[in-house]
Amino acid sequence: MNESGVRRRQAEQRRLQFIDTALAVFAAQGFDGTSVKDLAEAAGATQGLLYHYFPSKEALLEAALERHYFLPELRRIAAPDRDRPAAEVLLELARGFARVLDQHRDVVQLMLREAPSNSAVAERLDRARREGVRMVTEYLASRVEAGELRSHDCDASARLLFYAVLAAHLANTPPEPFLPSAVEILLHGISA
Amino acid sequence: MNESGVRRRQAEQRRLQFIDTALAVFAAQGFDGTSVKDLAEAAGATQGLLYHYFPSKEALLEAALERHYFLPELRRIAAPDRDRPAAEVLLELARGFARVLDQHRDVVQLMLREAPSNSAVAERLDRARREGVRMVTEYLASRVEAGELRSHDCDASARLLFYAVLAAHLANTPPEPFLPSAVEILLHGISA
Amino acid sequence: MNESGVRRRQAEQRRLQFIDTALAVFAAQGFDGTSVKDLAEAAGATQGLLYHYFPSKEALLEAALERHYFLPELRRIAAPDRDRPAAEVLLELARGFARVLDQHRDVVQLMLREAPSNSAVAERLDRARREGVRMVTEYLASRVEAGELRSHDCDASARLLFYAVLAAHLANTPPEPFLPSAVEILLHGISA
Amino acid sequence: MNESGVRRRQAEQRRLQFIDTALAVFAAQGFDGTSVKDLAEAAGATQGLLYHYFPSKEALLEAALERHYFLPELRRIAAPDRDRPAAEVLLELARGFARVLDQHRDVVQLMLREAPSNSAVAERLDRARREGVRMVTEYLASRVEAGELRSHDCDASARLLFYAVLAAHLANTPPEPFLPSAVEILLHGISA
DNA sequence: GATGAATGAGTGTTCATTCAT
DNA sequence: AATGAATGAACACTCATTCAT
Repeated sequence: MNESGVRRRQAEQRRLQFIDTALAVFAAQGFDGTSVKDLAEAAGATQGLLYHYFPSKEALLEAALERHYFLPELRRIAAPDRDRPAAEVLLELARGFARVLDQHRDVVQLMLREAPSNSAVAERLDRARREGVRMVTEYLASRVEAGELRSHDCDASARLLFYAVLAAHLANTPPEPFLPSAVEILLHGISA
Repeated sequence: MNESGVRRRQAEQRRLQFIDTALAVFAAQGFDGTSVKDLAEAAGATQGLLYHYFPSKEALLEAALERHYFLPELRRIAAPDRDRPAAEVLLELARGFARVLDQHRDVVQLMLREAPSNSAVAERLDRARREGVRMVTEYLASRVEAGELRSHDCDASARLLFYAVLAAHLANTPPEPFLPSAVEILLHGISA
Repeated sequence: MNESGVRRRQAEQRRLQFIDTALAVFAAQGFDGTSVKDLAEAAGATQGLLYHYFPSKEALLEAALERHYFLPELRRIAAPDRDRPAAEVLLELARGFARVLDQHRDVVQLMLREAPSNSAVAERLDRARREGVRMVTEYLASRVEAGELRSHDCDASARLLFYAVLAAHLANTPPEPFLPSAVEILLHGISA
Repeated sequence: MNESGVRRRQAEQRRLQFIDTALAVFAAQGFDGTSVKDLAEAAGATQGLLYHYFPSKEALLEAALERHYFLPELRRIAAPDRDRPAAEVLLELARGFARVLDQHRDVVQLMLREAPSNSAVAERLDRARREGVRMVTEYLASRVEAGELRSHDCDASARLLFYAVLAAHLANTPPEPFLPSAVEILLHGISA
């Protein structure tokens, strides 16, 4: 009655292999541009087996998005110590964002591609964006209160930073020397 | 004959109708998510007729991208009079970019979606981005020379502006009050 | 704009060919035992063309049942002149039923097969049965009133007749000499 | 060992559970309309286990038909004491047939559905029919000899009785008051 | 005895495209 | 210019069956 642990572990690894290869293929070809045959071949398995693990192509997409979701990582990075000066923190923040995006290049690309025709994806993407911006905004506001930064529209400066990193990622702009320069300009623009 | 002229005009209008409805459908559903049946129905025509005007689905995509390409408009906007002060020009630039993106929402979305799997699209997109950034960079450099702006990495400030507008567009962030605030911060950061 | 009549007629003939060959195959193999490939091959066409004419396999089944429905014929036969004596009429009725069943052997078989899993079919079948029995019942009642037959449960005698023909058909019992004998017994059983 | 006896009994019960649930599912959905998954789920087991007990889906069908075959019961009912009068016996016979069909509703339905595409089933069905008719025919013939019934085509009267019960069953006609009325008419028609 | 991973052929259906009319 | 019949390959998904554990 009790399945041997080995089998279960192997099965779980299969599942993950399906998910991980699917993510790469989906990112490269788009959801609709990817056939189940593509997905099975990429995972080195048969189509039938794919359906043993996932009820549909759509479910495999969702599993991939779930498994590679990066919001927690983004949260960790976007919550710096409010007592440390922006002059020190902002570049770290920018580089941290850039690193997360880079490490999750495939999910990011996939989400951006599918958002217009998949509202669940669109919502996830939006949440990540809003939360990232909000956390940076709050940090900047606390630095204004601390007297390090001048009083200004912190939401705008947060967006400037966040959007610059995001768009640079999309444009494949290398982070150096862009990020340090951008942060320098931004800091100059909002320092007290 | 006059008759043939009428016909030719009608035919051209059909072509344009195919192109324009195709653009909307492609943007909403993606190239691979759109069937020729979808395209024909959206244009109120039969599939056979579509193939009378375009040799393939791919060709219709290209025609749509061609007809709605916005690089010329972008160029006009990104080339301000170099003698006018940045304090006056930058907000105009930002709003101009935003307006172009907004007026060409469908092509923009389509290009961003298809770029990862269509290198021709990717190249067009890249060219627009590079050219836009370059022109702003050159304008800013001329303002540095004119003594209005401090000496700094103009490529970085140009990108900050351009990327902020682009990402705000993607995120559906309304341009007001974001753009004025962002420009104010940027200007503050690079003024002499 | 106006399609040539020839084309439309050819198309209609194709449709009918699909329907008629489908009926035969469905009757022989059952709905679930028949693949769309079977249906296309039987009609000498491709699967794609089948879907040009019918939206689904199910729709083809319905079209076949619709086109070969035999209720009208059954009605014509089951409504004899109420003034003619049963001694003359009953055998005609039995043979008429048998002939209709025989001429519509495939639909009958198909309906009987699919009725348990297709309620639309079950209802049609039931209607035919009820209507056939009712009409014979009414005729017999009028012969009772006319004094030719004794007073008895006419619904039962109508069913005896109808069911005997139906079951004989199903059992592939040849109508001769069964039907004349059966009618003779029945008549003897209900004569005044 | 006792242990092995227990196991064997449990195994046999599993087998029977597979068979009995399969019969119900097959009857409702038809052989081709039923997947092995359906069968396993209906039995509360896995597909693999089903194949431990039966070599194929087909074999499970055969086992079900075997186990629920009703010919022996039919024989018992169709062989009344030849010395008892038809006036007493015929209604018993009719009700007995009806009861057997009712108690074996699923097999009957299944056999009727599958007969056209499964000749083994068709033969079984035919045998039951022929044997039932033959036995009634012989009984009736003996009652003719005994002088209770008039000389007539006993095969026809036997069929009338048998087919009426069968068709009434198929049509879901309730046996009362149909059967008594039908038997009364029949008796009247063949009495000496 | 029982599980469920794995297969490969098959399912009904849709696809982009061609072509006679 | 326009139709829609026709094709054949591809699509997402299910099938009956096998087999290692």
